[in-house]
Amino acid sequence: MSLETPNPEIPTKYDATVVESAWYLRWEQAGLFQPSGDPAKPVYSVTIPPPNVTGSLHMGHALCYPLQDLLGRYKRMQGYDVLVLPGTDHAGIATQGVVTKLLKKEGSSPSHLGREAFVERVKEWKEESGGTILRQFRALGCAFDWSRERYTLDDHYHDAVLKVFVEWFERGVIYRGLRVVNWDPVLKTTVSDIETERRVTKGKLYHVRYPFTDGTGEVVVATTRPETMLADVAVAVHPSDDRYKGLVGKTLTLPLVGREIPLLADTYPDPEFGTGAVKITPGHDPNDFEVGQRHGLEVLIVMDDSARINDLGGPYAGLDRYEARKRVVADLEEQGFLVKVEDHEIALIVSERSGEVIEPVASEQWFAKMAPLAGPVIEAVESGRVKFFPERYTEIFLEWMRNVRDWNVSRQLWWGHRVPVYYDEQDRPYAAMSWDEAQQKAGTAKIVRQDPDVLDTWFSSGMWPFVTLGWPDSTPDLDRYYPTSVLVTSREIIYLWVARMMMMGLDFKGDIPFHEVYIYATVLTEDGKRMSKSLGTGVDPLDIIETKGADALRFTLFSQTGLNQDIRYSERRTTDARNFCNKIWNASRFVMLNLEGYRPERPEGLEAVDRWLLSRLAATEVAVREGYEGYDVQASVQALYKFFWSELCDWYIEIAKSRLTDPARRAAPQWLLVECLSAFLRMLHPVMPHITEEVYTHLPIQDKAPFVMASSWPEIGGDWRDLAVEGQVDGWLEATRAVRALRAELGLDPGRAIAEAFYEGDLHGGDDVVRGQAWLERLTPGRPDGKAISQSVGSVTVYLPTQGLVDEAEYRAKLDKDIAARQAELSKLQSRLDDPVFVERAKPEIVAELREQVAEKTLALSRQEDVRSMFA
RNA sequence: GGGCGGUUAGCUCAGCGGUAGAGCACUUCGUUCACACCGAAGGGGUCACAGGUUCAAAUCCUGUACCGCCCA
Repeated sequence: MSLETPNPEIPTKYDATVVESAWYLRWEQAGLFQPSGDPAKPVYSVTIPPPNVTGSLHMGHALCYPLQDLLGRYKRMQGYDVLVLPGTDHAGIATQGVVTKLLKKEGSSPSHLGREAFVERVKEWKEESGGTILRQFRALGCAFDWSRERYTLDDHYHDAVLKVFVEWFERGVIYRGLRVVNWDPVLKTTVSDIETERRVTKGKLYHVRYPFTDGTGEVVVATTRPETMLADVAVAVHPSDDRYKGLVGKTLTLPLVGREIPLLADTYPDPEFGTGAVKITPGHDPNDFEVGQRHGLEVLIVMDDSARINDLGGPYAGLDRYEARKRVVADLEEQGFLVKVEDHEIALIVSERSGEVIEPVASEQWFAKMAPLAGPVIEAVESGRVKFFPERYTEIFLEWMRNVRDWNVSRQLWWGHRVPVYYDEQDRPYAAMSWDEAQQKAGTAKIVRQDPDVLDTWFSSGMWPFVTLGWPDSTPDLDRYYPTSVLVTSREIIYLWVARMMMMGLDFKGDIPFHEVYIYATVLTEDGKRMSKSLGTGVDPLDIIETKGADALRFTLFSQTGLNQDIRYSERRTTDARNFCNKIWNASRFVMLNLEGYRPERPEGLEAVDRWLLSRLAATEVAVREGYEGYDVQASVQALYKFFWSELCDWYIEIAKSRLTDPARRAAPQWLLVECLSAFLRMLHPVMPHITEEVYTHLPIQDKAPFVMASSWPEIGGDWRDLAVEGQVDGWLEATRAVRALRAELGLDPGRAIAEAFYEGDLHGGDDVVRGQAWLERLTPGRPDGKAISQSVGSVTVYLPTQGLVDEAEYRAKLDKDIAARQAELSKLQSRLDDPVFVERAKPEIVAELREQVAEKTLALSRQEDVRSMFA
């Protein structure tokens, strides 16, 4: 598309879809995505959170990754050596799930293939279909350094993961332990908390009688999951609960099962809830597990890996958990143990991956001890070495970190980094980089097998900031770009991921992985709900890009992004953004068409409106920069929008039009327009990289960079900000609006020239501007002779002769109403001034301002009363 | 249950101690030679509610209600 040709066949509409794709290739070919490595420059680096290799773009990505791109582009223009390093995560569960589904369609299954063949199959799949999302980032205009792209299963990465594991194992950070984990009975693996969701559902609360073995009575417990009673090992009550005074220590007989279990005291039961007595099932409930640990209770597990009752369940063996519940309840009732059943809301924990209800189950897992690792993380955050944006996440993070629990790092999957623990014939474990190394460590004992589990995906992604830069090797990248500048991520993985990156970074690199953490907003649907693929309420970013352009999408999301917690996405706003692109395109076209005789040197003798525009540009630059620096992007976007559309287009260009057609007077507005457009494009570039690049190409500035992307941030003259000239010109604009409003009142549209308007007060040299912008032939100081309508702004009052166009009776009524309202307003202001306490305590400038206002309004009112007398 | 956000014009949101703002939508007018994906003018708000602090509160404090998120 070309801007200069005044050819009427060139469309006046900007077509983003034609323009955008070309620029990405040009940037890439120019090598702009790689850092310069220039040692003279300060470093800005980001190792972007790797999306799942199976992933495809959703709205959250469309915000998160362009945000990092925005920061990179901004810092590059600020003179930094910028590295933005992309990559993908192998995403254990997600990827295994995708391929498992694929196999199912083919009538096969992972177990049918066997581990080795299955892993091969996943690799094949990844080669063919994986990483789509990285290509989609290009469509969004993300300037990432593809030459440094990483994958969490790269050979180098794999070695690093093993090294970390082995070292932690040897230091005793990693240990084997029994814990209650989230078991997904469909995928047959542990899932992390983040991969589950809570769903509040209607359920039942069953009250069950547990008799004392000696026949002296009973305790009634309430449970929502009666089938787990098969694995009960105790009943607990709060030590302060008077109802059970003297009973603690007695033995109960478990109904249906007949096992003898103790009644014990623990602070876990809530005396307020139900009977205050809680059945304790350490094998199937995390809280009960902890109670069990405290009291040295046995852990019984009554279900198999499909959540069916196992042999321990005696007559219920083989039933799935829901069938077992029905049978248990029926039997309890039949045998007189069931007291009552109530409706009860229960929070089900559901696996996000399979949709199945999670079965909490105690299981042997590999754990990482958090206590020794958490300390340095807490210190780093408390001391402010790592800062959170928005700041409120600091305390939330610290609170979690101070109570952090040990981390279950093993997963019962085949896809991922296999736990590098090898066992000898005695089942003694050795952690090693390889089977051979394990054999060496085992000495004369013979290594017979490797642990079948793989590591939690977060285990490997936790080392992303330093492994991507080369660790454990000592590389120039690692020296130069670590610690990174910022981590941009979403709030649900603050704990699972941010915390882990910090622990690993501090532990293995001895330094924080990033200086700042920015938690971006969640993109919701128009009515404030979470976007959901299954409900079909998600919006596909690619659809938006195809119809309205990546710039419009970026602008839409950025215009709502700051330190807020969520964003409602609306297609309508994208239309606004597209319209803004069109405005930029057309205003730029106008500038290009009016540059005949343009000279790049700053001309002498700028007029007030010129200095006004420079001042507004200077103010805008500050606002934009502060917004970018403080992660308040919406503030930057708002400042840019207002400057361009309102100040540059609506006012400056309109005012400059007459000078632009006059060869003797056009130098200043030409220079101003080019200067401001250039600065505007550069400041907007991080938000809308494509259109700014397209327009910049056509700018006739000297010594310009080959790309906006490679240009530098606008330099604003120290004397550009000029509050006096802003006040002066703002007064003209207000007077102009006042005259226009009077015209509209008389039904005089802009096309109909009217001869003359009048004004009282001082326009400070703005007569020509007001006359021109209010489409007048003459603007005369003083008051008109005949009937006129009026409006006041500040101490200026403008008059427009009625020309018989106004219904006098109606206007009289309007004036009376107006005058009454103004009198009321004035007396309200006056009464504040009459209050001695206000005058004494309020800041002097506030009082002075109020006095001035009263003076102005008094003057305006008296002039309006004069007008009123004409209509008597 | 604990913590954190939100509640401002019909909609989406700024403002966060000095007399309520933007964009969209709406009404009226307009094909003035950059743009109708446009321009001009206009209507529209007891800033969720109740207390408190202050000369002054949408803005600070306390509490309540509703919506949402995170952690139990």
